[in-house]
Amino acid sequence: MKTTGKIIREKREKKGLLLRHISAELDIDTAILSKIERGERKATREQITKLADILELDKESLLIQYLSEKILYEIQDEDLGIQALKVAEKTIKYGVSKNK
Amino acid sequence: MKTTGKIIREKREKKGLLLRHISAELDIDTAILSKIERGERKATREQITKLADILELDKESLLIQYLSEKILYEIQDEDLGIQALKVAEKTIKYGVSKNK
DNA sequence: TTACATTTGACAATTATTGTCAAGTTAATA
DNA sequence: TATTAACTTGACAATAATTGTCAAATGTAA
Repeated sequence: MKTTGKIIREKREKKGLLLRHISAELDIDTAILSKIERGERKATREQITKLADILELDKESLLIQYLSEKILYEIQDEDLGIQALKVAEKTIKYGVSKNK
Repeated sequence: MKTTGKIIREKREKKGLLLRHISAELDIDTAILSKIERGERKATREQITKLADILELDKESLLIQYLSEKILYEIQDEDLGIQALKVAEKTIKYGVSKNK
């Protein structure tokens, strides 16, 4: 499975950068970045965009992956998750004016 | 637009029940229920299932609606929201083992 | 074994969510 | 119009979730 964390770790290692290099730029402890890369913690949206910049990853792709994980997190262990996803998709396509 | 709040309010009024009747059962202030019905606040998952019981609403349908709103809330004002939804859907269908 | 990178887990700080309360509207009607 | 009951509003308190630090533990290579 491709995950946000794995994408980040892979690219970081490919670039020969250490946790402390990146975490310094993000202004967080290495412990958190370690956890983010291993999927033990979620990054913030801001961290994702910074990481894309620092690691020269495609920002849109990374954000899509990140957001999809946030969505999945919301419906984890919900039997009706898939159906909720479909309703959400229809709603967003339909036109999101919640008036009336 | 059909929303969780509107479904609840409509059914409550159809039953001739007052905010204070329902909010007492939910053990919250009427102010919150009022806000939930008007979409100013989100309900908790527990409140949704209780509301379905109290108002004799179909629990699954109400939960699907509720969850879809939670999802949409996550991606509100995200340009890449729709794409994230699609990725989430694929992931969930594919098989959600995040191993390897 | 020393040195350095990473991981782990307890817990602190911060932020978001959920709630109360009291005062303000609204609408029906005495 | 004055009263009353239902609902709404907004300030703020309580609680819960998230995000962070730190120090010690683990792994790994020289």
